[in-house]
Amino acid sequence: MGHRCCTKQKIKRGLWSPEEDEKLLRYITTHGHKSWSSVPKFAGLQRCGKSCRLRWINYLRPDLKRGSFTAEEEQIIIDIHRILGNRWAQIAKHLPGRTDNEVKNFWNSCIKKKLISQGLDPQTHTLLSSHRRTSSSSNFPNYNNNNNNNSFLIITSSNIPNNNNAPIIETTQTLSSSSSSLPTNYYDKAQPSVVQPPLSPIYEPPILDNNNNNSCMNSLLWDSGTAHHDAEDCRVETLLEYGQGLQKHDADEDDDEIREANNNIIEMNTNASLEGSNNANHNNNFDFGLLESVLYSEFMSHDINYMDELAWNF
DNA sequence: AAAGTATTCAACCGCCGACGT
DNA sequence: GACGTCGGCGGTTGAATACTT
Repeated sequence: MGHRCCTKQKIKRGLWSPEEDEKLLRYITTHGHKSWSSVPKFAGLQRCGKSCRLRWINYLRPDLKRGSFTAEEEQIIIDIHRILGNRWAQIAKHLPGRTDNEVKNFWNSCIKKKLISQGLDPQTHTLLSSHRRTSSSSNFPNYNNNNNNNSFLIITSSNIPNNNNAPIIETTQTLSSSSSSLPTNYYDKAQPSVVQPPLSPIYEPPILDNNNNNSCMNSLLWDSGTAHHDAEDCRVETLLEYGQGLQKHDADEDDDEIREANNNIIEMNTNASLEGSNNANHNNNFDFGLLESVLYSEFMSHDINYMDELAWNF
């Protein structure tokens, strides 16, 4: 069958030969690609424009990074995937030199299995049902015991404003003394929007790499203050901050209560993710509109109880 | 060493939205 | 508004390679 553009003439398919690569590379580097559909004709290739585009993006582009993914890249993928789902192109934008195809393949062949082996659902990043009730404190995922320098945030009613002013959310402790960490209060830095996290029971996102002191989530958050490439980036960063802001620590809680609360939040997140998927055009899309409307309006103008409710019904 | 099985990843497929006519 | 084309995306396939028996 092939694409419409492929039916017009005899089109070669399958793996690219070195000669074809050479032709495409030479053409693109000297002429660029104003129109992919005309590239094969002018480059002397028996391929469709789409195939040329794909070959260029995934293989010939000079700025591509080669080799296996680093632990840091892996953590970035997991962190962003937790928020965006299978939006590989968006995830790849946060990994210079990596393509969406590469990220997708890496996810499917590697990360997915790793998460499953840790008892986590790779789609929702929450505990698999088979791991929930049977989890003992020893095999419960390390939500509370990690070496990441994620900060614990204490949110009190006094720092929840009921107007549009930015809330002051204080960091009372960090878990790591690593000096390369995020600022002690990263809501302080100038940014286009300040996220008001909803009050919720204890929630600490699963930290998958206990040995990764320099959390990629944190570096991403920290870097976000300096460069917003486009609106989508802003959203990703805002969402990451939102997720981070959901963290709340209460040292006095009994362990069982903590686990119970975690399970409840996990349930909530699962539902939210599934709803997001169902509402979107593509599978696993996140409903940015919904989230943004909540982040930018609802949380900014309601009292704590209402925000609590929102958090639970999200 | 050979056969069978699992994994990886480049490339394809089909759908969608944007855009021009 | 209808239609066609194009670029972009996520899901899927299957050949090549790695691993196991």
